[in-house]
Amino acid sequence: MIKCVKCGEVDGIMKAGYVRGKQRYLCKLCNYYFTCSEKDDSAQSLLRKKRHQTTIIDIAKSLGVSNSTVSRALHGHADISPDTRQAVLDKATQLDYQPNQLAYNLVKSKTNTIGMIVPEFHNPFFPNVIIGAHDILTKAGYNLTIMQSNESYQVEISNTKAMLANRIDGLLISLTQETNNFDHLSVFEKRGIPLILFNRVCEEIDVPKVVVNDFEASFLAVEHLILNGYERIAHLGGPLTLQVSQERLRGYKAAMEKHGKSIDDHMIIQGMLTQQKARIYGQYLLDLADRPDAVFAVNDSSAIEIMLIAKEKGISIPDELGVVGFSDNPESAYIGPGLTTVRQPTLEIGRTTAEWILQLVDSEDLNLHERKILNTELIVRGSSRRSCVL
Amino acid sequence: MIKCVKCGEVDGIMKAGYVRGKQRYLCKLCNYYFTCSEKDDSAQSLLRKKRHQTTIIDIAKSLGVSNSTVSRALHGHADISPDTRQAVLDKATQLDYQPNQLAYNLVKSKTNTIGMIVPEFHNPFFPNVIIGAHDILTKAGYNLTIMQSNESYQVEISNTKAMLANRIDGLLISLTQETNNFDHLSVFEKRGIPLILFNRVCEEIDVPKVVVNDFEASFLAVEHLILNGYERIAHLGGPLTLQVSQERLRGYKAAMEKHGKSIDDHMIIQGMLTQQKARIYGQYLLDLADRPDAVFAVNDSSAIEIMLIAKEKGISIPDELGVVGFSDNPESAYIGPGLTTVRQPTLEIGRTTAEWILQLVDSEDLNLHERKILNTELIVRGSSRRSCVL
DNA sequence: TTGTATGCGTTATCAG
DNA sequence: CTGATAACGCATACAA
Repeated sequence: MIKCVKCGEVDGIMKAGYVRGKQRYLCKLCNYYFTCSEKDDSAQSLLRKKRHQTTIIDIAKSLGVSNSTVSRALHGHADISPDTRQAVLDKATQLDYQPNQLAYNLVKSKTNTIGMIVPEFHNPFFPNVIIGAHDILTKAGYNLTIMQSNESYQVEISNTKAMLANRIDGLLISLTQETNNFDHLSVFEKRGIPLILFNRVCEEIDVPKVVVNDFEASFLAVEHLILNGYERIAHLGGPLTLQVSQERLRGYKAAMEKHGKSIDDHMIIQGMLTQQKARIYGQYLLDLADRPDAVFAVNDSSAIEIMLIAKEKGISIPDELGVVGFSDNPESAYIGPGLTTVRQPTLEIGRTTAEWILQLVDSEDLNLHERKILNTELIVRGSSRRSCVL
Repeated sequence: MIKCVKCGEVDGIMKAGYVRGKQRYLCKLCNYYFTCSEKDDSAQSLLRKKRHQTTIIDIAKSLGVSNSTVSRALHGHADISPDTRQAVLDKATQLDYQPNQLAYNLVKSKTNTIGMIVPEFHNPFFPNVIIGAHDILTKAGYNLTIMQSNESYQVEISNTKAMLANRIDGLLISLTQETNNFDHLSVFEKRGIPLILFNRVCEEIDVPKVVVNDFEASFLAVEHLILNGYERIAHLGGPLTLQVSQERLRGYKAAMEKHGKSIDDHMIIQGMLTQQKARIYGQYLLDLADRPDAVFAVNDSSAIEIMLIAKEKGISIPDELGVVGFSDNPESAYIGPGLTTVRQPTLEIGRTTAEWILQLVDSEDLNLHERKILNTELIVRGSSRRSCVL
């Protein structure tokens, strides 16, 4: 089809990239490069004509000053004559100038953006943390970019890469249940990008951490059950890869031991509690010959699943079965007879992480904080309050 | 001090900026630029060395090739010798190269980021929409930046400005209840940045919109109450500045009229339904002499507040009072005797808006869509199911 | 007080 | 297949 414009041959022609949207060819015979300028010029050029945005240079030109003058005027720098500044400002609004944050960021190598990676979005926990962090960051003039790892280590890695590529100024992260290698996080340390772990933390990496008193909370929750006369308390725990799960298990065991209750292994089930799993585990527990008379679940959705199963089986709550959850989801207040649960200070978690990251971003003092342990609150409702006992 | 490296003169030398951390000079006499590589390299370079990130140039240098070659190799462009490419790739991982998205974006004037502005974060509605949109966008290689207007017109304006400044490729927005001027949105049209409204939409601006069948849903909800034998049905509506509120009110009225029920103005209350307001309005309604025997509320939290008030007053649900809400919050399934409500396809709303914005971003065809009306589902629970009637 | 010249890290263009 | 070099839009050190 294509003939060499030099030697006229058609055999040795091969494609050689693009030039200005046009196909470029190389004639192997005479070793000559050329482009084929036929057709489709209209559509192409129309596409390329991307609306020009007003830049600092446009203002400078139309005012007959230099772009640095415009830049200074725009930023309220000192040493600018009031007249010039006013002129610039007027022109800017007149031309509807919008600063290009991208270019600014490139120059300053700073984005005024904090990143946040959360493992899931299904429980209200993380959205609430976001509300808290968002509040603080917005007031400080920072943006918040949120990503979701979806409980996948691989996705978490790609998220952190994206965060890195986008040059966020700091990262707030809650790990997935799969994460047991932390190289993707140490990169941030090497780069000098502040990093804070919250909720799903690990010990392998030395950065500030914000958590709640999981151990104590669980201890008190289980003790509460014991004080209400429950004897055989089962524990429906999260995956032991998570520190929160370990802590809550530890709290459970400590309370049981303190009160001289035996800890039966078959009364403890750990795992990722999807609704399906919660149902399976719950069925198993409630079908046991030595059925537990109480269950301490690691989250509210599982606790509620337990309650539903109990209702189906005609097991009365709280008389025949006590239930305690964790997190105080909205529905827990309403399900009959009310689910006793541990309320987490979600907003405060968000606010604290945000405040800390701001300090780190501004001060470069990376050793500022160690670990903040926020307090939870046991919300006692009907599911654990036995009328008959003390 | 400084001699021109070319003509040897010292008089015409003047500073001329920096090159890679070294002072650059210009000899006015022979018009020759050169850099002086002497002294103070330590302090200066240390300061500038602000944790230098590996760049494309570092790779090029250490490999003795040009940066364009590196760029091409990195992007898998054609016309690269396999050896070169492999060398570049190896070097890149060896030096732990992370592309600078900022610079990329600046050149391409494209950020691969979609912005989303939502009015609130307290109900699960918007978080769920986010889940849906996030899913689609992530798979398409886009980031999602979320901002929250907090029901404030002013904040919404500043949010849109920030989005503009950050050069997002497209915007998904749900308006605040205060928004009645739309200049901040038409800016996006002028700039050629795709924009999609969802849930909280308006007619003043001609862009694609994604909503649910509010009118029909409300109509069916109220008709459902009527068919269950309720006579005096009150409506607790949202602020009439919102189109959703208007539509739901319209649906309510249409159903009432169709079934020959009188529409009493004092049975209709519109406003921003904070929990406090919901309680005040609810008290008012249930204290009326001609107390309504059913309430159709514009959201679940208000409906639940009504149910709580009724319980306090000893009004039995559903026999003495029927209640229907909107949105199917998690707690609605659990509050006794279950709240009848309209389930919204939140994930699908998110997915649809995301898919549309991707099409707009890619195709430049801004007239692609008009308005998508997604279907809701009436979830009938105990709060409206009178045993005595048909 | 203002202008000049440079760099930030990439991609695209053009030339071999 | 590869290398120079010009954008991209802005901030800033220095010179004037």
